[in-house]
Amino acid sequence: MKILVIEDEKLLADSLKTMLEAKGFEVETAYDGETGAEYAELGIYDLLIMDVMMPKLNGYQLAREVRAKRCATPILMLTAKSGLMDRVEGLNAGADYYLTKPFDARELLACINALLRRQGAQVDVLSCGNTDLDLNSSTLSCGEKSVRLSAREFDVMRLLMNAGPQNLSKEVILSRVWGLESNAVENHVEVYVGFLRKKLRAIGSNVVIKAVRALGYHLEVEESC
Amino acid sequence: MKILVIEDEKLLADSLKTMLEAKGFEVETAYDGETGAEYAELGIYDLLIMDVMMPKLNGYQLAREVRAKRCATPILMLTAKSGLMDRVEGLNAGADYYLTKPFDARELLACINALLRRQGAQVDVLSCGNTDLDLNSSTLSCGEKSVRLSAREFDVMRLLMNAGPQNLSKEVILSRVWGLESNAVENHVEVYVGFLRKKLRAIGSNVVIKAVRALGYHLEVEESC
DNA sequence: GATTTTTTTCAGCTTTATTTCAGGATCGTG
DNA sequence: CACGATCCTGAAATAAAGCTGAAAAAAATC
Repeated sequence: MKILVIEDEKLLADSLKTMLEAKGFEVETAYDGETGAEYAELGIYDLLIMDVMMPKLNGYQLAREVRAKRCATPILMLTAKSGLMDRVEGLNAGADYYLTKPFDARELLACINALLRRQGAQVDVLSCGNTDLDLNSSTLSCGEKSVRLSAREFDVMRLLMNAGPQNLSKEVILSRVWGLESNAVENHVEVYVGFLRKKLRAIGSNVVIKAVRALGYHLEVEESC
Repeated sequence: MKILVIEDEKLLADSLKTMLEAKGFEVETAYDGETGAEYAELGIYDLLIMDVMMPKLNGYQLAREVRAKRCATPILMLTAKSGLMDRVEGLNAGADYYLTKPFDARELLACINALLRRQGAQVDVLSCGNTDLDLNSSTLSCGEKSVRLSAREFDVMRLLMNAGPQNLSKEVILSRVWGLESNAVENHVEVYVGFLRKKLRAIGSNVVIKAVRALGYHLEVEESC
């Protein structure tokens, strides 16, 4: 679970980071709106937490900017502005939740969970066709048969299952599974798709990983003919 | 857009219904938690709006019940309880947003829109005549029939669709699809127009790519005579 | 510290997309 | 109508994208 915190008060940003990391999230920070927009638009985060009042680009502008770029990452707005119209403006700008400072850590976590749950992140089984992916045990199963996935295999499979029929480019898969910094190359994705295909076949799944040239991969349920 | 309002104060429930219907939503109401659960679990709603304090089954229980039944409809909790732990409990029970009474109609609408926005996996399509170009899957479709476009084909088709009846010179197409630096020649455009024409014909489209000597290409919808 | 599993690397192969090219068709003008 | 310019098209050549098996390297496990 990757979270991007966009907040100009370094102290708050860093304490948020620490707190969230303690809860098992992967957290990156941006200290102004412009940098935040740049990162956010990569589309590799599961959640954006942003302040409203920031230099260069404020939270409302930032949210609009991000949405205009067709990036659908959930946005949690975090701010001292508590007026009614501020909340309305935040939500209309594209935010998914509006939390006013000072807030309690438990409340923030509850919000985060609510937003991520909606992503399909909090469930413990993902399904597609006749096949289930158990998120706790990293096991792919189909009827009686099942097979364990390695960490990387699991990450890739989960992404694909969450995306459903929508294409995921190798680039996106790379950044979300191997991270931005890594020097992994596209062939890694190809190799892992190969691993997954083999395992899907092995358990008799009717799910196939379709490659769409130049666009990426997506899952498809094969009709038995 | 169907919304289910679960609220025991009839007056409030009905005024909500009226207000939402005025905004174009389809609204049904349930006046207690049990009935609400029964309706909600049908899974036919796009949004549940529920009060916390209700007879028979309160909002928290109701939310848990609904989620336990693997019903993922977004939940907006609406309540007079404004304590921190109430909000946390609501969110943890499965709610997606927690709004405290009294609330403003504009804020409620902003919340509703934020929640519904998240629902719709918006597919972007460009249309012309009886034919659609799906921007996500690079697919050209006409009724039942559809065909995938390669990357270049897609770029050219999108340009043409965006331009509509306006002519695009080969020069412009070249520079926008192949880039200024490239050493592509005008015949490339001609070849790709050829590819696209073949595919348009193959799916029975009534869209034709018209060449205007010396000026370029544009789309036209053919009337069946 | 040896064994097993996972991850990375790589080269060759298949498939699909793109480019090139030559010759035919069409258009508009003188 | 005849001519040059423009446009169209099928086939061949080239390039790019994707797949795979095998081996090396790294991590995890015992």
